[in-house]
Amino acid sequence: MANEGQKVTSSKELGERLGISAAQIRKDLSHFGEFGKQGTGYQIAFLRTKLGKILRVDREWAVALVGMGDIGHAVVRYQGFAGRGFRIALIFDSDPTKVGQVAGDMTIMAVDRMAKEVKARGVQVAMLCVPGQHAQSVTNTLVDAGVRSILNYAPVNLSVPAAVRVQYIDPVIELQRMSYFLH
Amino acid sequence: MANEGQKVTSSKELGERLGISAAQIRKDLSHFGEFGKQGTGYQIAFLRTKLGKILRVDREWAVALVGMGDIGHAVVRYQGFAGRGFRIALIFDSDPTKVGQVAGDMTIMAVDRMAKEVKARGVQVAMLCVPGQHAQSVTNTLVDAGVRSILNYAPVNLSVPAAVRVQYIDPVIELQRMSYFLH
DNA sequence: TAGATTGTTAATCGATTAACAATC
DNA sequence: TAGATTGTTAATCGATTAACAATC
Repeated sequence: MANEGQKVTSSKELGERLGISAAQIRKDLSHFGEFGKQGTGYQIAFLRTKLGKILRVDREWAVALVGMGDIGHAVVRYQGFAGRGFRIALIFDSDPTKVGQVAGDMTIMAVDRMAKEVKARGVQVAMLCVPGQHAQSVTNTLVDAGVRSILNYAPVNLSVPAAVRVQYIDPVIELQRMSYFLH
Repeated sequence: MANEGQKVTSSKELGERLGISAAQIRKDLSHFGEFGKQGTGYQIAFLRTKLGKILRVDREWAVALVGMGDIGHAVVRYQGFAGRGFRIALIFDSDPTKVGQVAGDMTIMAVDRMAKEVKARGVQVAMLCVPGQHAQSVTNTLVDAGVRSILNYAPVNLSVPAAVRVQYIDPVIELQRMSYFLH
């Protein structure tokens, strides 16, 4: 809406755009504060700033990428991170022939240095693009080094402490979600 | 469990493994039929077969892949589809220099042929790896040709008829889901 | 002032859990 | 037969929606 030049919106309009009820919008927003005005609605720029802060997407998070196989390469070359709150700041691989090579504008580092570098930079976010059989041990190292959010491309369930969040990207799971509706 | 050689399980054990209650397991399963026996539990092989049929993952679905950029390449080379119910059967790209090239064991076809080929083969599932600005028009063609499940890698919301399912894979969205928990 | 829309309370709805008769 | 565990009903819990006083 901001990009469309709109200045003010209402719970009604937000609900219609999102396919949920106006009451739900008001309930959810009011959980975090009073962002609107009776009779007027919500100032879009103000609401956006507030929500950005609440969701911690008001800054740029440094991300460590581990594993430079096909997926790792595609992720590095993906243009979608810049401007959406994330920046790949460190890249690691275990293959000595890859270490030292340049990917994007980063140099690939050896995984031996991972714990040290992640700690030194205070990196809290990682993307895991390693083969399934290495995913858990790399995860353990990352968590020990202070990582708290992991985006895992390996088709493996990770076990992590309760304070660490994991999201999974597995195309097969997403396809299976939909197969129930096929015939 | 089947792979571990186990023959029988219970709602209690299933719940513990999945982190949900035994009552929930029984309720959900009973929605589709009576798969267990009092005092004994569930025969794992039988249950697996039944669930496979219910979820339509008891066969192999042909998938059309559209767009052979970085992500398309990584998807084609991904080994995880075989044996999990999906097989890339058709590959399309709009770039004439890519058409005719071989990827995996498939030949890349021109998008002009997409509608015809998808219809002829009765393909119902597609993976969309094209740039955002082309995602909607490619989707329209796919839907017209009979596709009912779309896995979309483009960071764009697709509008489709109610009978068509879409799942989105966008690493930034997944990272943002977790940023609320960072500090 | 009159109309619009918020934030919140109370009512409703749906999902989860507990309990238990049936039965293997 | 005794113990175990299902499928299902009833109770509980939590989430969504409707309603409305407050107020811009």
